[in-house]
Amino acid sequence: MSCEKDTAVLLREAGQKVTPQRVLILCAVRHAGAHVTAARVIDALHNDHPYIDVSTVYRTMASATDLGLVSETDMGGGESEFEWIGRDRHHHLICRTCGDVTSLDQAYLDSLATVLYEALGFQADLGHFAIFGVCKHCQGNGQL
Amino acid sequence: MSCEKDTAVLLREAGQKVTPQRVLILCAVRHAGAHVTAARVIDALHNDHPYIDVSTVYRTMASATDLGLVSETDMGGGESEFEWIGRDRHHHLICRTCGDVTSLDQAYLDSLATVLYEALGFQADLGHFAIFGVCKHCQGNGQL
DNA sequence: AACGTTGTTGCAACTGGTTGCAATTGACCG
DNA sequence: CGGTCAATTGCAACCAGTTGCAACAACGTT
Repeated sequence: MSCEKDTAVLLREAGQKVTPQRVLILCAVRHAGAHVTAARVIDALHNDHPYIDVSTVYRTMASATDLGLVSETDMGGGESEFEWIGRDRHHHLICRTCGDVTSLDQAYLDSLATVLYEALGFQADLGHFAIFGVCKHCQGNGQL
Repeated sequence: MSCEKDTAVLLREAGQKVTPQRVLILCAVRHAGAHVTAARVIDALHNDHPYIDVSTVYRTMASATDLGLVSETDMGGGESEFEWIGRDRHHHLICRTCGDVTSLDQAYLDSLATVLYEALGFQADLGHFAIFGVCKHCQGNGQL
């Protein structure tokens, strides 16, 4: 759990108060190493810290998202999915047919961001997209 | 209200049952000529048709979205915004600072779709995006 | 025109997520 | 180390949206 100190530093640098709840929540997301829902985070912390409220989780996620520490994505499953943002910013391709989720490198969207900036002066914040469609495999199967 | 017949035809062609509720709801969206929330649709219909349920609106929107008649966008305001899709498919650039919403032509995303298809074989369904960022004007103001 | 099938509606209960508020706690300062 | 103040927490009420279900209505058939 060496990330706790590290996370505390990140919070402090961002001018946020370092509370145990925040550190715990963010560490949980960080350790998960994949998408987690708010409910999953609460479950994970429930053993040791029974009374962390859902609202705290959501508020922590919101501020962490603003800071660029965490991404929030609607994967189409009713619940928001949170993910720790490491060095590799990425996006997701979600197949409507088989439900498969593939990572998509940030580079693919960089060109879009460049075009938007050059043509319109709009500085797009392409944080974390979920792009729906049909994957290669499922196209072959002729399903829709 | 000539669109009612037209809407009915669209539904029938898509193999959907033509119910008064659907026609009313879709015509309301179509006439709005801009984004509308589910609540707005209900309000608009409430005078003449007091007991159209929210769930019906959402279900109608969901199927219409699948058919490509309507787009659903989360503009970041808590409520989903629905919009009739005419000939001109478009997206939205939303400024985080001033809240201004600009239309973005589909063409800008076509190239992304092309790249995704050629590189990964993924047939992206870039239905209707809301892209957040900072607009030209607000960048000049140095705000964030 | 009446019938049966099948999809749709309205309702009510529920879920995920947000918000207002009083109590608490972390950060800063002397 | 103790006091002050603003930010944060937990709670409870609330809001948007979804779902299960029984009643119902649209469409194809006869």
